[in-house]
Amino acid sequence: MHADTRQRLLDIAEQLFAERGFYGVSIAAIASEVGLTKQGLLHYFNSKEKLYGAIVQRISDDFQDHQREALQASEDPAERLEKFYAALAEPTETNVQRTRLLMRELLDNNERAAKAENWYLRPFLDRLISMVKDVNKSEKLSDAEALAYGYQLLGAVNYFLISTSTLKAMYGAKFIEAISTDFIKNLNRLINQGLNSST
Amino acid sequence: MHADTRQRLLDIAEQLFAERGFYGVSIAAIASEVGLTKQGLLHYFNSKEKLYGAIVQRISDDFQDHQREALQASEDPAERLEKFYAALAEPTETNVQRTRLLMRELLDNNERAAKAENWYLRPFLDRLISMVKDVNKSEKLSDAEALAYGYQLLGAVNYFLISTSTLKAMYGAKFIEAISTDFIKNLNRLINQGLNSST
DNA sequence: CATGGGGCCTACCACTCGGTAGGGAGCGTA
DNA sequence: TACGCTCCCTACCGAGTGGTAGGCCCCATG
Repeated sequence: MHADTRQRLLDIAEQLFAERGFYGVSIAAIASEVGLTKQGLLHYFNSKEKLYGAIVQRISDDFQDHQREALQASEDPAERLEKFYAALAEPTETNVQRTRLLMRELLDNNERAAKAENWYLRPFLDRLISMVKDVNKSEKLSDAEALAYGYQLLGAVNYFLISTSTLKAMYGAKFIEAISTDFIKNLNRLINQGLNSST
Repeated sequence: MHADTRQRLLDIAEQLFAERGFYGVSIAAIASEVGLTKQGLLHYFNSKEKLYGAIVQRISDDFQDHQREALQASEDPAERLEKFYAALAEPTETNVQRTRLLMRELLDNNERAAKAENWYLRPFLDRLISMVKDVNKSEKLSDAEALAYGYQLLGAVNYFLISTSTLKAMYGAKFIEAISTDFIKNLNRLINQGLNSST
């Protein structure tokens, strides 16, 4: 029971992990933010790792739900891809937060990369490959080419998302807002013309 | 004196910080890797922060040196930009390592983003803006447009660099090598055609 | 009323953290 | 010989870490 306490724990822990990283947050800090003691937290998740794992799992699930929706959003594959990346690039607070967390995961997983549990990204990437290949069927892109292309856009979007706060501090909020719109515009151009004129 | 011990400390600490992050490494671990005790390390750098700061500073310096070299590498601005990004994307071990570390910096600096010390990226980005504007002078890109464009490529390259190890575990080494070449090819295409046909 | 389990607590554990205090070995200089 | 400086050590500290043990309160069920 008390599923809402569980939810609040997940929500707040997600936020803190995204901001400070796995080692940068103590479970006591998370618990106190929710209004519990450390042991209140451990009542719901037996260990720090378990809590963290549940968060990553939730994000990964939501991600794939969103991706499935994108597949049905439009008839035109190019438009589909465009909308998909546009949704990814949306500077929502939760979107930025989760991007940060997954980015940290990617960095930390360097050590435990060989373990199977980290492959939660696999179905996401596989789907991405097929989305890219759908756009340009006549050229019959290889999987590698498709992933290279899709990953480029993925990197551009994700890197920009985690940078905005720092960029704002450097260049001011207005300048960065201007960049944001230019960024999306540019992204769509890359999607459309990048795939139609590859040689 | 004993500048080489200092250097070795910096080298090894850079590696460990890149792999595990600031909070993920203890100064004792760093010291023991070099063959010192914790206090031996503290003899050279008075605190963990100082050590970390020295590392970021060194990377930032090298980065800008490399950027200055790139400016003189060629007469053609497009070729210059191409070479610049190609060098950034080179999957050298130290290159990947430093990209990881700077990426972590970017993530962690979310909290201390307002502080001035983090602006070490500023001159790098400013130079990048002018490099991009040089390529397409006829269109007179605004600073925001130029940065949006340059940052997109920067993100694509950096994100890909920190992903390769995980991708290898997922798809196998051969597949990723194929992607790597496709990636660079694609990148150059983006540089050339992306800037010449913007509307 | 009795029982039991969910929700959360205090108390405590062994351990690690970054950092301080202080000393000793080796060396160059006076 | 005496001094001081660099380099690095052992010993220790207070604070914080993730996690265990055990218990208290409330409420649903018998």
